[in-house]
Amino acid sequence: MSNSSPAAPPRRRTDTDGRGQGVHFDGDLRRALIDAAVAGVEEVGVDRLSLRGLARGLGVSHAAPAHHFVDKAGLLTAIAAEGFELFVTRLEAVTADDSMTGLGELGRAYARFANDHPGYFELMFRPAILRADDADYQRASRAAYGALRSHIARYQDGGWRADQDLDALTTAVWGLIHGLSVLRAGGGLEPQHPDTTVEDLMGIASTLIIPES
Amino acid sequence: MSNSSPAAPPRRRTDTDGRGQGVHFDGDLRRALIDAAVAGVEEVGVDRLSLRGLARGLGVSHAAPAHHFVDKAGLLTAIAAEGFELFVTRLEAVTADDSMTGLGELGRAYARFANDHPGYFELMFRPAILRADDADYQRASRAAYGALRSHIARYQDGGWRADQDLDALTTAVWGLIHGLSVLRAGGGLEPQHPDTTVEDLMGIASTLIIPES
DNA sequence: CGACTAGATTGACAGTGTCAATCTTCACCT
DNA sequence: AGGTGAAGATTGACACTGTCAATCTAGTCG
Repeated sequence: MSNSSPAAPPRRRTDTDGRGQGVHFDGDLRRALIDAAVAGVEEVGVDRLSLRGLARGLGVSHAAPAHHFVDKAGLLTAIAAEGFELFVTRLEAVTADDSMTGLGELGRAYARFANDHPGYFELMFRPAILRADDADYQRASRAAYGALRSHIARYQDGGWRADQDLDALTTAVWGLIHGLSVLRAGGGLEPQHPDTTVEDLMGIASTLIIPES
Repeated sequence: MSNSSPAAPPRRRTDTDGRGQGVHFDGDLRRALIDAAVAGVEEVGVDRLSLRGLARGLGVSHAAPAHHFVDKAGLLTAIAAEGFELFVTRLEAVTADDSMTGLGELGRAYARFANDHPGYFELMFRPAILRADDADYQRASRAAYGALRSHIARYQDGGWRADQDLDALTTAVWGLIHGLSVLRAGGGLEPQHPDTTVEDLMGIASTLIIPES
């Protein structure tokens, strides 16, 4: 029996309805899924995010996502990797133009990223729910580490903590910066100071870490 | 028809079988659930933890937990609160006996807690999956903040950063310490240095924060 | 023009959290 | 004493999730 539905026949993926009520995706489902997922994470958190819900919102079947990312973990991993790429770009923007910006500026950039892209940020540092051995993810996260490391190396060349092991120093600085961002971004704690911005904290932190800055 | 089962009739909760293959709980289901959940989180992570699985392991029905903790979130919140209490105890043990221990020692205690009780630690700082407005949780987490704060206050009395706002300073120090612990505990990153212990990092960090320590 | 493949669909399955209704046990009170 | 009531546990159902297998649909390339 020929399809005689009076309205527009399927012609999937063109989204002819003018309702515009949603995310109508444009042919690149993979892209659309990532974007929707990031938005979803920002709104309700990873835990309440559902693949089926994503598919539903995009108007595709519940099994469609599996074809691009095998798993839910696959999708999250792809996002995390992309997040690290964005992250490196940001970091390099700060460290490149002026050859000797302070660590404080770096920290602020870090915090700003966490603030601007909470969805990406939340995923990037949760290997437990990721495919941590994924090639892209590893490459991207290593690149981020490398960016931080090389910046600190330059700093070290300037005489700061020159005697310390570079990797240990990098990890320490990373951790210090990271904690502030996490605590703030995730609402982790600080019950008393809800009005202090991360940037404020980062300012204090940078004077803690580098007194002469 | 009278119950004529040949084996021991139910007599629930006495666990007569000698199999001993498990967690046989002793009458205080609430306690048993918390302990099992903490162990579960340490083994497979929060995300893969299931209430039903917990109940199964304890030999009770799948709806039993709901009677003690309304929710899954309720259970996790109870654990987080208990975690903060343990945490405060630890912190105070370090800060009390010797009236002027360094911040480095405090940081090490923090990291040691994260290392010794990864299950508790993972839950304590994830308000997104908790009932963040729970009274016990709030009280406990505030107490932890207070402990840290009062220790830093004493430090400040000694002249260190005396001009800085105490709450901002506390939050900053907390964040700095926290980041190192998280990054290490959760395997967050540091792809290059898997053999550096948190204590090492904390040592470096403390010299970063307080040069003269 | 036909074969092949990437991409999407439908349908099923085992698990999960949560809710309502029921049953059991034991402490307490008149 | 005996009956009442509540706390704690049980069963059963529901909607929902992630994943898997089998099928269908287009478009590409030989």
